[in-house]
Amino acid sequence: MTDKIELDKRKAFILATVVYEYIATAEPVGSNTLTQKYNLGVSSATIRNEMAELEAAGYLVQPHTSAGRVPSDAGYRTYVDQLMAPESLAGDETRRIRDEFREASRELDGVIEQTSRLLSGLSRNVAFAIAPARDTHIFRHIQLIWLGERSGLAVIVTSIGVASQTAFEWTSSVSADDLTRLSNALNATLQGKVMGDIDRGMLATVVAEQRLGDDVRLAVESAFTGARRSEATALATAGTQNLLDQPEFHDLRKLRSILRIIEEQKTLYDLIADSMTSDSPSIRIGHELGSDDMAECSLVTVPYKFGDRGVGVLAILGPKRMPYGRLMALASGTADSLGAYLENAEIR
Amino acid sequence: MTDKIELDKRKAFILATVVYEYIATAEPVGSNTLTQKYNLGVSSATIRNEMAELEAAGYLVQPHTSAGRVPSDAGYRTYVDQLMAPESLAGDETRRIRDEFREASRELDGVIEQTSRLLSGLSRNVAFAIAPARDTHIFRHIQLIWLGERSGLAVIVTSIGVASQTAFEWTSSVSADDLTRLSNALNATLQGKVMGDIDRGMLATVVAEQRLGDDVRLAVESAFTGARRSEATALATAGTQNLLDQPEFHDLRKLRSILRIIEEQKTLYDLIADSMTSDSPSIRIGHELGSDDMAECSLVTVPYKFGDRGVGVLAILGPKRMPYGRLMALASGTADSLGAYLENAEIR
DNA sequence: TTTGGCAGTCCATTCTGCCGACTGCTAACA
DNA sequence: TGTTAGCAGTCGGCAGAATGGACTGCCAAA
Repeated sequence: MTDKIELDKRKAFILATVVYEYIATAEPVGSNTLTQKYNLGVSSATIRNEMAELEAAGYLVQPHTSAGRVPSDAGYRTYVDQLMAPESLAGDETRRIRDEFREASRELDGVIEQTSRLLSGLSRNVAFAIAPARDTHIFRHIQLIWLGERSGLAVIVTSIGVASQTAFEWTSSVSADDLTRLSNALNATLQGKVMGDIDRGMLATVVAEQRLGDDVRLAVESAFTGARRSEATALATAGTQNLLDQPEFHDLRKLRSILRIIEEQKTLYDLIADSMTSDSPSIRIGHELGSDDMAECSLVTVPYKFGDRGVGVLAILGPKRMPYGRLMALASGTADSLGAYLENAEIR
Repeated sequence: MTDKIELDKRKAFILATVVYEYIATAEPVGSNTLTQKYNLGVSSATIRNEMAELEAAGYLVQPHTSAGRVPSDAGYRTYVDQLMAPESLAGDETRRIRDEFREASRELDGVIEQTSRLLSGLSRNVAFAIAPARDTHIFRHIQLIWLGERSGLAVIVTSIGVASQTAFEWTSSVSADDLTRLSNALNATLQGKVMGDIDRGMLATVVAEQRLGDDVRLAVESAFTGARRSEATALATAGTQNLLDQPEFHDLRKLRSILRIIEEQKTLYDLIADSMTSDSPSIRIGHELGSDDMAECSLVTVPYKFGDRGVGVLAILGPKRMPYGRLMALASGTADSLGAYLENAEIR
């Protein structure tokens, strides 16, 4: 049925135009619309023939007889991969994004949230941001704080200023001095290491050198585990209400299932975090997202980095009928600015 | 027009029943429904007369001629204040709530988020939670951490374990030893004080005693300001998609404006935070929320406390047609459990 | 004061017919 | 062989009419 064919120039242009027009109008595109709005040099009958072939090849679908054509997932895919003209941002948009970060919050979480809001505002879609994976940060400092006979708090500072705290308790008696000594020893040993490279062995060695017990060792270990894992599933989300502007979500059932997915976070987090490892922008369209509930959606993900480590991801979720080029440009621009901001804010 | 009248027993019963029935069915309630479903001992004609009077008195409204009656804001208000039977939770519900906190996260933010999710799940509405105001925590410890020639980090631990961090910089040279001395001095002076009572004067005195400069003083001040104010607008939200189940929000315009308000947070935060000061549960109905956009909503807010300080708030937002008694019971039960959990988790 | 009955109002739903937008097909044409 | 005009056919969407149902208010009688 869907015999893949090589697209000749005219078919390619027609497909691109159908996608473009459908993105703009949300209405199925007919042969007449095409000939009237775009200068094709042939009559609508010819277009009809071409469109029929494009449909047979699986690039277009008809919602019903006597309706215009709508791109299929494959149609969008071809458009995105081969036909779409890459877009770049206008100068003042780039500037606006950059300015936004000029007055950004000092806290990492704050910046990440602000970024998702910025991106949702610019894109008029739902936007997400994931903070840099902590594994990639560089260890700067640990401070073990003595709070009482049996309890303490560990604060770990990394290059990106995230100070993660873990409260812990121990059974044997430990003094404030013990903790200070241990803190100093750990700092000396671990200075400049990447968080992901710090393993139990190192920690155990230092604790042993200071002649401290197993309970202290466990506490230190859990502090580092906590610092690396904590909020692993935190996904900053913004612009949910933008969904309502899209005609494809006027259907309450669809809207509900999308909202549920957004609120659950887990599914989306996994989809978005994919790009953290793949390390390059990606666009996933409709069923490529792996769930019928998201069959109407596309997801643009763009990783950002700073230095050559510290990778997080920005993402935009919207209807398949989204302006891919522009959203890609927006996400990339924002990713660049965020990366630059973080690099600048890094603790050296 | 709306001449307030004393409600005799029968009118009160009719009003209560109309509200109850409307909450259950979301359909305007007619005199026949009442006589058939509830044992009133009089005929529908009598009910009609009574309902006409209730309408004249402003407790009921008719969406249109030849429709049944719907409670007005005043009708709901009277129902809530005088007619509603207070509800309590079934034993296993109480237990379920309590169990939820048994395996709660150790981090305050995590617990607050989890609480909002729990409450939205139980109430099948949108739920919110505000963390305890930091002003009311008790100071436990401050640690000034030397990170480099010109930069440091302040970590403040309070009774509730929130360790807030503030990065700062200074111009004159300060040593790690200076910071340790200052930390010790601050700890000695401030031990056991309520965060809200710690003022600049105290801090300045300690800094001066340690013969440290103005830049250090400013850093310490900002650390305390940060610890008290930080995330002042953090409102944990859950269950937004529950709105879609309510017929009153099937209208896209209404839905959009509510979603916008929820996402903005500010308006809602202010409304909910009201209860932080008033210190008692409250129900606000329709226009009492002060905005036309929320005219269809009611907001139940219940403060929680632990010890005799540390007050935060839980809230449930839903259509005016919400089961007030039950939601109140749920929110109170959850508030109790949360308070108990926090009291237990407190750092002494 | 209560009741049954009746006339009247209004909404929601369904149905109908019509219009418009499209397609596919065919036959003619370059 | 590719292109075009024209035509018949299909289908969705919309407006208007008709129907049914759920109420109310009022009146006169109990």
